[in-house]
Amino acid sequence: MDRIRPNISMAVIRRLPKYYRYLGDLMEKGITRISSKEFGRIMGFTASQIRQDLNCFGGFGQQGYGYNVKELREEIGNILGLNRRYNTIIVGAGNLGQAIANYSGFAEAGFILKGMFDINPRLIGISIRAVKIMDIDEMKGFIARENINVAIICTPKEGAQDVANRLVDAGIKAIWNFAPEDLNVPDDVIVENVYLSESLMVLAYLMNQ
Amino acid sequence: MDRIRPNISMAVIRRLPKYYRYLGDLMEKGITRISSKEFGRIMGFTASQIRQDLNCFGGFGQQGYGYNVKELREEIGNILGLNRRYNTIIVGAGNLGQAIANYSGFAEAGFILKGMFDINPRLIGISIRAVKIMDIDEMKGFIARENINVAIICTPKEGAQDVANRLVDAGIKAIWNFAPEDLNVPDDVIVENVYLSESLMVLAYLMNQ
DNA sequence: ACCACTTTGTTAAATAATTATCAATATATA
DNA sequence: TATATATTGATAATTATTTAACAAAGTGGT
Repeated sequence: MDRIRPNISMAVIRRLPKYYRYLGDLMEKGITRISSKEFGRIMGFTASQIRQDLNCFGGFGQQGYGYNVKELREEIGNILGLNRRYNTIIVGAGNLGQAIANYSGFAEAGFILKGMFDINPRLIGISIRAVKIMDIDEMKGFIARENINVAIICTPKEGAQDVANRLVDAGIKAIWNFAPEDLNVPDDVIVENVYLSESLMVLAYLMNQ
Repeated sequence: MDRIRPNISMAVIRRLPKYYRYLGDLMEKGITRISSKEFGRIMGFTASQIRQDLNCFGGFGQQGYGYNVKELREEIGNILGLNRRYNTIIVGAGNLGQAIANYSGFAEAGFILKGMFDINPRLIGISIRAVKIMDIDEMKGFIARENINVAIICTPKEGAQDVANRLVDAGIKAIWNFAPEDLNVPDDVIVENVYLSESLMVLAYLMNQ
C-alpha cells in the first residue's frame, strides 16, 4: 500500500504537521486546489521544498493542476498516523499534566486519554474531564488492562527517569516527555521531547541580539 | 565586551540551552572540569560539534585541560541572556495559561510574571500565584505602566492573531506563542513558537515506522 | 626542567538539506 | 483539436551543517 520510505529525514517529518495544518486552513476557506508555488508563498517555504518534501511520500500532485487540498491533507494525515487511535495516560497530574488533559489538540491527533497517575495523595481520586487520577503503583496493571500505547510524562525533572523506567517495564513504546531531562530508554522506545525552558531560553537569546 | 558574533546558525543556538542544562547537572555532581570528548559522550554529541559550537562564542576551553564547568555554564547563561530579567504577561488564562503561570522553569530563565489577561469574565479577577487575571482591554495600559518586555500567548488558535496585533500595537517585541497558528508580526518582533500538536503528530508518525 | 599525554581551536573534508532548473505532462482556451 | 500556459517530479547545483584531522599549547608526573 505505502511506497517504501527509505530514510526520510527528521527535517522533512517535522514539517509534515505544518503542511497538515495549513491544508486544514485552506479547506476551511473552501480552497480545493493549490500549486506548490502558492502553497509555498502562504507557508513561507520555497515551492521547491514543498515538492521535494511531498515527493518523499508519493506523487500527490498533477502537472499543470497542482495538488488537491482535501486529498493531500488526508494523505499527510495518514502518513502522520492520525487515522489511528492511541490509548494514552498522563503521568504527573500537576498543573501541566492537568492542562494537557484539558488540551483539545490532543484528541484531534487521535490520542485518547484513558487515565492519569500521580504520587501525591491529594490528587489521587479526583477526576479531570471524567478521567481519574490514580496512584502510580496501579499504573502497570492499568497499562496492560486498558491496552495503553502512549504515556505523557509531566513530572518534575527528578521523577522523570524513574517514571520512564516503570513505563518501559510496563511495555510502553512511545513517550511524550515534558520533563526537562533526556530520558534513557531502550532503542525500540520512542521519546518525543517538549523542552519548554529550552524554547524560552532561545527567546531570551533572540531578544538580546 | 562580547566578541562580534557574525551570523550564528539557529542550529547552534538551539543547542545552547541543552549545554546549559547538562553543565548544571555536572555542577550538581560536583564535577568541575570536562573535556569535549567526555561532554560529548554524556550529551550524545561529537566532541567536534561541542568545540565547534562553543567556539562560535569564544575560546572557553584550555588545551590539555578542557572546560571549567562553572565558568562555561555562566558564559552560556550570559550568551542566552539568563542574567537579565524579563517582565512578562500571559494572555489567555485557561488551563494552559494557568499551567504556564505555575511553571517554575519560567522564573529560572529570568522571566517574571507580572500579569495575566483574558476575555472570559469568569476568570477576570481571580489570582494565580498572586498574579491577577485582568480584562484584556486593560492590557495596553498595563504593558506601558509595568514595563512589560515579553508576552506569552495561550489563547485558542482563533484569538491568537488578534492578540498578537494588540501586543505589537502596545510595543511588545517578544512573544512566546502556544497557539497553533503562525503569527504575522513586524520584522522587529521576535516570536518563539511551541507547537504542541505538531510535536504530538511527530510522535504519532514515529510510532508507525 | 623535561617528556609523554591530553585537549583545544581551527581548518579541511564529508554529509545533509535546501534551492534551482528543466523535461514531461497536464490544463485551459480558442 | 491545436496551442499557449501552468505545474509537477526529478535531477543538479548550491548552501548549510556536521565530522574529521591536526598543529599548537597546556597538563601532570618524574
